[in-house]
Amino acid sequence: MTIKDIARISGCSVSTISRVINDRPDVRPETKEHVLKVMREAGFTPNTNARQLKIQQSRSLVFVVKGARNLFFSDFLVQLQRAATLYGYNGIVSYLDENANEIDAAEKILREIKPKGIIFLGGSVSNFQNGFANITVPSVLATLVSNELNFPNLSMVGVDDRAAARTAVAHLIAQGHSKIAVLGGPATSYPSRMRRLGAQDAMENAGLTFDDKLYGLSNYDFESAYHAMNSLLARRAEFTALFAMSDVIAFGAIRALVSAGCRVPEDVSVIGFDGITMSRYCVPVMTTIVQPSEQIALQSIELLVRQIEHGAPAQTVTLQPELQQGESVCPCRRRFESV
Amino acid sequence: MTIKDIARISGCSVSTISRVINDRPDVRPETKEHVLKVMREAGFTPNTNARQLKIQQSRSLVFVVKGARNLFFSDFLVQLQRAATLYGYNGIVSYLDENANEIDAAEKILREIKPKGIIFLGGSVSNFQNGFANITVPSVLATLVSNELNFPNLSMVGVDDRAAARTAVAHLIAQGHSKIAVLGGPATSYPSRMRRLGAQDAMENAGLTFDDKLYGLSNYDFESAYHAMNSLLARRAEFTALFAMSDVIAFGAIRALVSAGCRVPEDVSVIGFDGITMSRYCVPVMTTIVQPSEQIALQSIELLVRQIEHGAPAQTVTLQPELQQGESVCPCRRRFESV
DNA sequence: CTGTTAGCGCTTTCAC
DNA sequence: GTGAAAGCGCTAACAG
Repeated sequence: MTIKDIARISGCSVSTISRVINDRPDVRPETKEHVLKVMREAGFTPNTNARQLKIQQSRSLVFVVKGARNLFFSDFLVQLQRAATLYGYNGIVSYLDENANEIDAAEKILREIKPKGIIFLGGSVSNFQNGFANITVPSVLATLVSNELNFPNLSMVGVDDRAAARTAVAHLIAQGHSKIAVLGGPATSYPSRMRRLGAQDAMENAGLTFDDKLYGLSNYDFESAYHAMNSLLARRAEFTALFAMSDVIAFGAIRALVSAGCRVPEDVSVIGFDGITMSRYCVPVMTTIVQPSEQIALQSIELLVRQIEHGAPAQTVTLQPELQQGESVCPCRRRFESV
Repeated sequence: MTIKDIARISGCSVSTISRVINDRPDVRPETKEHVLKVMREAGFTPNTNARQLKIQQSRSLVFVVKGARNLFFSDFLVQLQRAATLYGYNGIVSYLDENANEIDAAEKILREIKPKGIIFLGGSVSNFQNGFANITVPSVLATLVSNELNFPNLSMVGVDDRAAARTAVAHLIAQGHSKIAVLGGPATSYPSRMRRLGAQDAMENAGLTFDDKLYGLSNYDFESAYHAMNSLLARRAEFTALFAMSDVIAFGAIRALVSAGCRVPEDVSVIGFDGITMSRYCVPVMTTIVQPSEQIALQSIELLVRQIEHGAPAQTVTLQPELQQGESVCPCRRRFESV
């Protein structure tokens, strides 16, 4: 079933059919109506390949996800898909390993799929600095805002990681905690670095010093967090509170704490980051910094579409996270001899 | 940059280039080498649209996911993606609403993307009975095995839901529980129906009767489970154990139980289903029936590829689930006056 | 082994 | 308003 068949059946030419398909104004309403009817009855769908071969571009957006095990991204992807559909685009997800190069991957995708735009979920600032200049399609870096990145076709949407982390740690300090462990990614990860700086800010503001020995390196998955916390415990690190750079990390860490006989929050208070659905249903309910994922998704798509359709310039949008007061943080009850 | 340019630069014809691209044997090794070099230097990638327009099919598989909020599927998708890549296919994910018709969606996708095969994650048996006959591409229904479905191009891979549920409930009974609540989907959902029957089997084998009042209707997401358990509690249902038809449901239910002042497992034992990553890191560690998701993913792709490339007939593969002994089940300590 | 050539289904000038 | 016809980049006979 091709456009030719429809032309034959409806008694007009292929160009007319094409015009109807593309909703061009220069077709007589009755003709259009008739053609539409024939198409419907024949169950005809235009061949995407032929169309794209001709016009040299698709109606799709690609979502490049770095870190498939990160539950926050799973939650987020669903929202992105929905928003894309809303704007008449179809989203294609490309999962990348946590340590893959997202720019290389994007270049490959660009050649193969020719999407109209790309949304990166997470990514490494240095990879962008090194290679993004070669990418010319409208793009959005979601859940990450960095002033070290400045490309005319790269919008950024996310929360201010540093400020958010500051809020998180300040909350712990307000509860009387002064020995605060932090679990998160390496300095090469921009959000991790910012969140760490934010934690540091909060401590310094309170006259405390950030103790490197209380920093545990973890990927954004359960298992890694579990091990990171175990290492911290094995080192006999002393702390009454934990700032985890994601809910998933917090969750894995809590498991390790409980296994070691620590109660949460009685012995160790824990604050997470992200506000994934699970954080509201776990025991104890997670005290966490909630990223407005729905807004981030919507904004990302909106900016992208505006860049694509109206050539709008790239923008940076910083959204406000919110503190979710759960049950995993309580006032500090313990004092250590040594300061 | 097209195949023609490469032909010009390398000094041979387009067909030779095409042969090289498709790794055909009838090209002189030196020629091939040379062409490959030219392609590399020119940074050439074949145009997928042109190729697919010509050969009338793609090298992609579509994964139709019904129930985007089901964490089990998120875990599973990553594995599917990996397996697909392993076989040289690229997987495209299509998220569907929990109550969408997956067959209609598949037909649309088929026309638009022309994938070589489809893998359905979850689905409704009756939808398949009504409409799958129209679908002729190789397909696999993953995580669901039903003898009510018999199509020459539809393989099924999953666990025996009924037997698995029987194991789960038998485990509770072995711990002395006799008042067992069950949380799961409606009878229209095949896995839910089978799991319910399995639960019933186990009870009857033990001389107990399945109490409909102890059945709570829930979707496969946290929120729904939370509410379902609350309804059960509001009705003052008496039970010492819960069989949840998924870990996500178990998780949401536990949250509701704890909020109501019940301890898990001391007051209520809980057994889940699926064995998602989270189940191993939560507190208490979930006692659950682990579906071998990696195997299911691999088998699904393997069967599909075999159907696609060798015209192999559809097969039904039943894999063995495993009981993960966690901490959410303990011996029954409570007796009720009334029997 | 390699080259020539006719389309795949669609869009888009350019005529009418 | 509508139609005829020239490709988009590639594959696959077919011919050599």
